[in-house]
Amino acid sequence: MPELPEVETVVRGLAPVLSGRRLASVIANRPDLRRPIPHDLGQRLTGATVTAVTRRAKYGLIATDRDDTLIFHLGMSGRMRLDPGDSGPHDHVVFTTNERRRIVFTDPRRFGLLALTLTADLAAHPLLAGIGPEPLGPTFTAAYLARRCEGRIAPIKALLLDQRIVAGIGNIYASEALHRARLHPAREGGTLTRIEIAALVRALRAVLRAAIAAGGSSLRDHVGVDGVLGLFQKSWTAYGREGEPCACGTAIVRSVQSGRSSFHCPRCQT
DNA sequence: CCGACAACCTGACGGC
DNA sequence: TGCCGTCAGGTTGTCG
Repeated sequence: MPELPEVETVVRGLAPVLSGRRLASVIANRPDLRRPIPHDLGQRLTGATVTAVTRRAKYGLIATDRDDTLIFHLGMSGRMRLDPGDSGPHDHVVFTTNERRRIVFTDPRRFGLLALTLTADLAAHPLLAGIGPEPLGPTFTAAYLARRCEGRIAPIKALLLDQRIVAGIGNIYASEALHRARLHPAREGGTLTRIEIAALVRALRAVLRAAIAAGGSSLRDHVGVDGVLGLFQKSWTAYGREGEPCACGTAIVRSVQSGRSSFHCPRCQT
């Protein structure tokens, strides 16, 4: 469940439970996810007080007063569950606070990851160092995106999915933003006009903001740490709507680009 | 630089 | 009911 709006929803759910609280225990139930879970995870985090819970791209960041930052990524199926009433075979890491709140990292497919770094080294961490600007931040401008698209023959959808160009966009919101901006997902990046780029930047921001306000999108999993489903999938205008009508009445078409489903309106998007 | 593809894993779903 | 193929929100590496 994890593109930028879903991770933002998780971070906002975790912050009030973790910020200013001491971690009473941090227990990993298995040694690895997509990569090894840091062997000193429990040792470095237990007893530490959380100073901030934030997000960069699709990564959640939990900083402590011991100058460590825990980096987490939810992969495809990862969730952070708050005080879950049940447990299962995919509950990989359990955090318990001094207030006895339990946060369980659950991830059936194990495409997620946990990493630890000194907070001072966070920006230089290999997972984060090459990542592009936040799409809701001040440096993600039409001028910037135009420069990154210049001369590129790759499809614009592929460029949007490239985390080095812009952070946090995934398959759903790439399709949604392109639909909103009336741009065909297969358009070569370098052929976009300045007007089109500006529309795309506005569309990305609008879609992401609306999705965050709705608590993200839920396919089959819960999004919020409290188990509350995100609602934004009800607002999808293109993604997952093959054969259903666009606002213009034309049926949405599904295609495959670089091995991933793409959805667009053949009439509106050019 | 480019795109296609496979790999990493499990689960859900539709068709037969 | 069960088996099988297909698909899924991501990332990373290889190959041509």
